[in-house]
Amino acid sequence: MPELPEVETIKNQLMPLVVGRRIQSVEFLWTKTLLAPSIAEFDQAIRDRVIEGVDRRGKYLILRLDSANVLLVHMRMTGSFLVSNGNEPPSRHTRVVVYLDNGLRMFFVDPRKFGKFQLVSEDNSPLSRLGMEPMTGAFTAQRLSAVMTGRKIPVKVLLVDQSILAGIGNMYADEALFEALIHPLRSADSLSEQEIARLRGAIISVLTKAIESGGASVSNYFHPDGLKGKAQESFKVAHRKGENCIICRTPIERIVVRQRGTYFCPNCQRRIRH
DNA sequence: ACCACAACCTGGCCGC
DNA sequence: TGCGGCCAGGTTGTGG
Repeated sequence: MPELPEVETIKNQLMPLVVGRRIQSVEFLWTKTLLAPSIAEFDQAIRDRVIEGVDRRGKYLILRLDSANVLLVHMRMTGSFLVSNGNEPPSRHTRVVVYLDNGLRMFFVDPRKFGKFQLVSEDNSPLSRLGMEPMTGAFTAQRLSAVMTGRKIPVKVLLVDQSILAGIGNMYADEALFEALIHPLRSADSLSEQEIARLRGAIISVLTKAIESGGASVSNYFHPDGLKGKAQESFKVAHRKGENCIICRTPIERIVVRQRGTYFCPNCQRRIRH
């Protein structure tokens, strides 16, 4: 599922291909992919605009236009981009086609149809509701500690709350908690300062390594160039139920936390602090 | 503040 | 080989 490292990878790959290009038109093959405004208004507002930059905030991909608007794309579970310079027809799960002035087409491919496009003004966008960016200097142990104090929620739930930390999803939350040796059900306000510092370091390290390997490719996800990422190959607990922990050989367990599959090592990640 | 559950969707997997 | 049923999980919304 596209989380921060996957969206970062999409951003990096799209940037050299689309920045400076003028959008000729956008075609929605599944109209519900467009969240706002209406198709007619969107069409009017995006036609002939130049893509001035590609950015990322949390799990949102941001296309900056030569107007007061930005185009936000959220991949949700199965969204991905493919860029084509040929003339082949869109593949079966293509939901949106963006036609650029140099003949390139951007296909938004999304089997489960959860992904969303929206055109918003810069000062009134869902981005303002997002929390800290974990890959910036704003993400300090002190700030992490501040958002955890008084919170009784499981630390795993806090990590995937986009209004607290932007960009971490189910897989990377599990990976970071394993690297920090913290049980996912520990209450957020029970972590010591040392554990919080360790968790911050683990989050940065897990995300950095995933970005370096081009993000993860699970289920139907792939890159704009059609290739797949390799980050999932270095996952230590996520999606590895029953496999032996790389540290202590104990089988990885799977529990459900807030309706989400949660993987951890019951020996290395104790509920009682150690 | 915290939690549960439904909705949005389809492909893949399981058991029979 | 096929068919029904369930699971995967980001986000939003409702209601306890």
